[in-house]
Amino acid sequence: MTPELIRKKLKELELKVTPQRVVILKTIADNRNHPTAEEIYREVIRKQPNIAVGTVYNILETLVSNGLVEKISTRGDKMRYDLISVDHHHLFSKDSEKIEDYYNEELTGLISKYFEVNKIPGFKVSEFKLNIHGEFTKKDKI
Amino acid sequence: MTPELIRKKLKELELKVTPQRVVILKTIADNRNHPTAEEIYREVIRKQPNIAVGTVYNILETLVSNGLVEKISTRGDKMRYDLISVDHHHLFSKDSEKIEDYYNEELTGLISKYFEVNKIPGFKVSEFKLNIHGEFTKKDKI
DNA sequence: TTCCTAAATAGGAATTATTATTATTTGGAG
DNA sequence: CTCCAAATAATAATAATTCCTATTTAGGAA
Repeated sequence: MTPELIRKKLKELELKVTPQRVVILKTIADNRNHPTAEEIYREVIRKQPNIAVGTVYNILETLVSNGLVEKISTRGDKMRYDLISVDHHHLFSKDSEKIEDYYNEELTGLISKYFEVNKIPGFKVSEFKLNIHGEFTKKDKI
Repeated sequence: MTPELIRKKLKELELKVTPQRVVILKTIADNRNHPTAEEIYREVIRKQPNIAVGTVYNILETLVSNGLVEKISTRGDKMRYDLISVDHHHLFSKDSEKIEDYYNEELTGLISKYFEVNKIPGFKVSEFKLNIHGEFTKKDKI
């Protein structure tokens, strides 16, 4: 994601465009490994050497509450952050070490349609995420 | 869940039957509100006045790793614990204040069947959980 | 039953992630 | 350019969880 696009996105949401926000959003966009706040911080200080840890948390919250980033959490781990893109789900490896995005419009559509036809009594669904647990059977691509 | 059943379950797993384990498992089984570790601790000290907080965490980990209890977490909240029963999913209220169990064999079957037919390349699914976000439209039952 | 030992627990300190506080800086409207 | 509300830096404080060590105990063996 280019800095220009990031600035545009921030402006659309009437958020002040600060270097800290740009660099954090860029870091999350470029890093597709669902980094923790601390990983983001470590990455970011290389570009903005005196950014404060609290600022990282602050900005992450701002991005989450403005719908640019989502917070995901696995069993017993710290929070992780992911750029919000097309509707997707997550694959969790057994040891919870690795989380991968899983895009599948067909499956998402299937479940959506299910909820359109079958309402949940006393509950209005706004979105859903499928957490798929299992194991990766292939090596990472290089 | 009766204490006898709990003792039986622990023995089956070759876990020593201690009063602390029994009372914690019973607390989780009886409390269907997905309590946090702290809520469990507060409940438990009434029956075992000098149980240590660390012990609660210890035992929870033991129960989780032996498949009796599952850890669930929502965006930005502390961990919560739930008795493992029939396959079920979770309804999350918008403000993340409330989590409710959602049993739906039909939907679970639908998704299962989907994965039987459509494998995920490089990934072996062992289980899945659907996290459904939205809002509760009715009052709690009294 | 009593004895024994590995495992479990109590108690409290330590660590880690996150939030809060306050003084300073700054983006961007006018 | 000036100004000020909003954002950030720096650091203290808090909250959740883990770690450490001495003591206790469950459950098998004698």
